[in-house]
Amino acid sequence: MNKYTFISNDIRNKILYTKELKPNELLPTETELCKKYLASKMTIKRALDILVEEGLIYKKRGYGSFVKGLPYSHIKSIISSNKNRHLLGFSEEFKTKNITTTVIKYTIIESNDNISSKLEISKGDFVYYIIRIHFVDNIAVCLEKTYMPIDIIPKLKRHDAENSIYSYIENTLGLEIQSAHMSIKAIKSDKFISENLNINIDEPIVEVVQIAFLTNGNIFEYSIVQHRYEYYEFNDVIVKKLK
Amino acid sequence: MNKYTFISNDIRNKILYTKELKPNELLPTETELCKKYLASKMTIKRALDILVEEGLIYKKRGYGSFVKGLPYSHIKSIISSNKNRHLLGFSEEFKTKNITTTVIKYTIIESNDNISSKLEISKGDFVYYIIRIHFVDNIAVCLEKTYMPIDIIPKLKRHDAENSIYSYIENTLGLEIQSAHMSIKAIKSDKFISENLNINIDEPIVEVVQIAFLTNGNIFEYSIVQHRYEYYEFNDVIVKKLK
DNA sequence: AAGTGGTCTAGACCACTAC
DNA sequence: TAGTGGTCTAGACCACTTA
Repeated sequence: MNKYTFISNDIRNKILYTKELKPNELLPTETELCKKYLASKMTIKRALDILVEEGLIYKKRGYGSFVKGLPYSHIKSIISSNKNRHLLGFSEEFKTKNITTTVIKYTIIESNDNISSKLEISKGDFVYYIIRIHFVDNIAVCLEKTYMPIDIIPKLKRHDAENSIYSYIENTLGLEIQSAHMSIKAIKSDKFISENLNINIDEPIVEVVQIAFLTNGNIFEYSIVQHRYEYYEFNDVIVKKLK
Repeated sequence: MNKYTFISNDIRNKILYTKELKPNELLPTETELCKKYLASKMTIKRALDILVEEGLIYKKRGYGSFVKGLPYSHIKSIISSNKNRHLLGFSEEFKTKNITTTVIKYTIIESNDNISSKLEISKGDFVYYIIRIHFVDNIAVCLEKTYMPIDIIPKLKRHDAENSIYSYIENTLGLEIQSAHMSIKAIKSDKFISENLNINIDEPIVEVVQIAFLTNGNIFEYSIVQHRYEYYEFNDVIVKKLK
């Protein structure tokens, strides 16, 4: 493990679990942390900046660094930040619960204009077109449409889609997921969504559209996930950068 | 301006505007960039890492850095990332359009359990309770409830709420906004929302709950913004970190 | 083996805050 | 003025990729 990861983990623990560092408390200075962890200033700064990004601490130049005074409701979103969950796939996201997946469509189609522009492939290139319903504790919480180029994700079977496509990509193919560009908005449930999620037409739906990249730069997935509104929430921390 | 900001701005320009760097193209190596910008490796790395976070480039250790092959629809969300928009307030977010604000409630109340826990103040402490409707091109796009401790934001007037509270805080009070913790979900419009946004009951609404901090560590705002679903979209880029 | 990006250092200097 | 965090450097060494 990196030194800066070790240090930021250690300090995060002291804030969230051992409570050695309390809300609004001043952290040791960077110079003191250098001595304590036998690290250089750059390394300490990097470790602290991770915690700043997570929203756990804040810094005042010329003064020191503080533990944020955070309402408990916002700490829980830090502990299991769902920013990373979007890179894990559905099975990992809810692994403490009883989750199941039903594949209701598993086909290969020619990409149209929309699909090819999203996946950055040529019109007509073949893609998997998969529709799945995800259940948490036997409640249909979301409907997922996935498009993936068959060249990039070869030999995917219906069985893989029933379990975890992400696991197939990372464990079986040995590819690594690098990043995802997502957008979130609300829509009204249409007939297709309503039938599959067992809800009324026009109910609110949170639609998450995602384009996901492998570490080799390939776009491997364009997906549209439609969530029952009672079962989805997105949490984030926004930190203003210095100029 | 920082050197790393200058460098990342320069490279971002070459990707988005001058097209000197094209999608999927290999960037110069960090060593070459060191020479070009007369900078050290750490500074170049930091500049590139900003672009990685923005989702504009990706790196392959042992190989090089590439411009991402991005669908145009996702580039536009990078150009005006709405992550920072959440720290700007409403007036700044839509400054190219005709925006207006109506204050429909402007009071000072004693905080209850919920408000005091969100703002980290004592129950009973006085807070502004403000409700506003924001219009873009004369359409009521969202309803905003704001709670702010009067001790932290003194002497706010109705007039300030009609314009920009953020501007009052930063320009008049000279305080600086540091970060915000937000959550996004969908709800159904109730009677109050429907009357004020001029929509039907049970229409989808995107609800953004935000707790915002000043650079001095104070929580200055707990707000609930309810958006008409056709007029709100949240975009983000998620990048997997190394371990 | 050669070349890439990733980490880490020791130390210089700057910008800012408090007193 | 003293002390804090922010930037930047020059260079060492490591991890990884491609050939």
